[in-house]
Amino acid sequence: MKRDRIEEIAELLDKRGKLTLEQLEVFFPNVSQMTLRRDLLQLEQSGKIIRVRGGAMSVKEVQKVSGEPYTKKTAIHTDEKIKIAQKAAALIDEGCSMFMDGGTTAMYLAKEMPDFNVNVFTNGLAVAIELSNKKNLNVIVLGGQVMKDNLSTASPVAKQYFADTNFELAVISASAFTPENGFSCGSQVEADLLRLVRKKAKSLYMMLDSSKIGKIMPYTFAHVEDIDVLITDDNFPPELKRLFTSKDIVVM
Amino acid sequence: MKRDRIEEIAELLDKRGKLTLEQLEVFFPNVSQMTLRRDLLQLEQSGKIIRVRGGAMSVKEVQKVSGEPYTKKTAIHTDEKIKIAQKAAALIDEGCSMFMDGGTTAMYLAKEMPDFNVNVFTNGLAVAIELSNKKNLNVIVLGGQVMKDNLSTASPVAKQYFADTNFELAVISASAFTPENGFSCGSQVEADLLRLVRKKAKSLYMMLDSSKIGKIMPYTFAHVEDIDVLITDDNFPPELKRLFTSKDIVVM
DNA sequence: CAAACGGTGTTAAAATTTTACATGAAAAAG
DNA sequence: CTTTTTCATGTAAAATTTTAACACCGTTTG
Repeated sequence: MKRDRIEEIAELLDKRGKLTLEQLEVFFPNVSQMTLRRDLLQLEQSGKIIRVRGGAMSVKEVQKVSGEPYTKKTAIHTDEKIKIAQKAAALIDEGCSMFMDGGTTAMYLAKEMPDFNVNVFTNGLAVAIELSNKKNLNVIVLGGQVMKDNLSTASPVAKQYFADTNFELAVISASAFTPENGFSCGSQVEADLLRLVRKKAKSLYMMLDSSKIGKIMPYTFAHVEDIDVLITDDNFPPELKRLFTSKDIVVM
Repeated sequence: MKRDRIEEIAELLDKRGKLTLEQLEVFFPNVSQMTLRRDLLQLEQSGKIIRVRGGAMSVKEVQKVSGEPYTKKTAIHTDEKIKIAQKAAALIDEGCSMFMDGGTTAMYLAKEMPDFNVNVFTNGLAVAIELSNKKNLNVIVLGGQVMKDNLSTASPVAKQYFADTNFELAVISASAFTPENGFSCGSQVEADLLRLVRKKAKSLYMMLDSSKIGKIMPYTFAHVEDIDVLITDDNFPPELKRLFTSKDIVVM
């Protein structure tokens, strides 16, 4: 009765984002407004919703609202990246140990990650926090100086750090790619780290949305033949796809 | 004027998470409540805050609430912790190298930190991100396994990590304190780290709000005589204060 | 100069929320 | 098998908060 109703309210709020008391009264005609108020109060105290004047909204909704202007500024290829992240997430095996970088694509991957027993190494602070939401996932963050622009760590001593850690799989992404210059990024320490990761991982999956193609950044950290799987979107040029598949690299 | 005020409100909200109209009126005594209301309305429309009955809260705060029990703690004793953080921030010298833990009090300190040339080591992910907002401040994050409940890292190899890093000052806080059991916390790896920090730092400042007094947590990482300065709030018991000052420890 | 405008203040009205107390049903105690 | 206690709920008044309406004033603009 009470429990159920509260759960129902939480679900409704999750779906609709925001509800007024009036709307809630329509959904629950057999209880008084006061009861609904008390329910909302309880939900608020348990941190699932926040009450606003006139009703309440789900925390998720608030996150959405805040996320929108953010992504407008920085990432315009959101949809592609989410799709790429979903493809990548589907490739992760339970129980494995993997590395993930700290870039924006990795951020999407973090959100799409299945919540099962995996060890994830990352140099991304935001990625690490996002991954912390997953109950069964073990997150290990690489230490080092924090780069303020992308909230990831870089440390020249990463090599030591990796000395006795192991991961089979690395899922990373690049800021730029051309067949001649390979996969490149804008930071030297980051490139150093990724090169290290490349050597350390048995399999290397590269996430690359097609907007990165044809661009060149200062530091190359991998070439075509270094990777095992290329995860990209539908706009990936067919001739490039042929280049990769001709070297036995799976493009998906 | 208007622009400035609105920005200031946004900043305040960012720091304190939530503010009531009453509190805002104290901060802006020269404008009417109605004006502040209108400001909040504007901020809401731009997606930076959401208005709740009695005032408003920053979206960041809401996002945190959704996170974990982590911020359930932050909600309580907010004012005391902010004051303590402000006192601590005032003690930081430009150009120094320091350690900060990853707890909730440290989070407030991160927000209050002056934006000048300092090197800050921390094991707190949220703290590190917060500190990244400061242009002139250098943040170094300790690597390790991420503890999901408080978003800080812990690593048994921290000792290696510290091998060739130095800091004069450590500003940390404890989850519990009694004169007999000293300063304690709930995690063994965290205690290990803090013990290490204590040895490594020339000066140790302890932030302790009075709600922690009389509590005991499983792992003691420092005793009364280990610290140099105790930063606390007005409710700190006088007899304890005498205990500290009798050992030449500054209580403020 | 006068009109228009943006920002602000004041007050009353409207809406919402809280509080306090009452009810009845179910659970616990005797 | 009563009696008490507890709990969820309802009701209505009180308190609080928000909105709306209008007035004011310094600036800008035609």
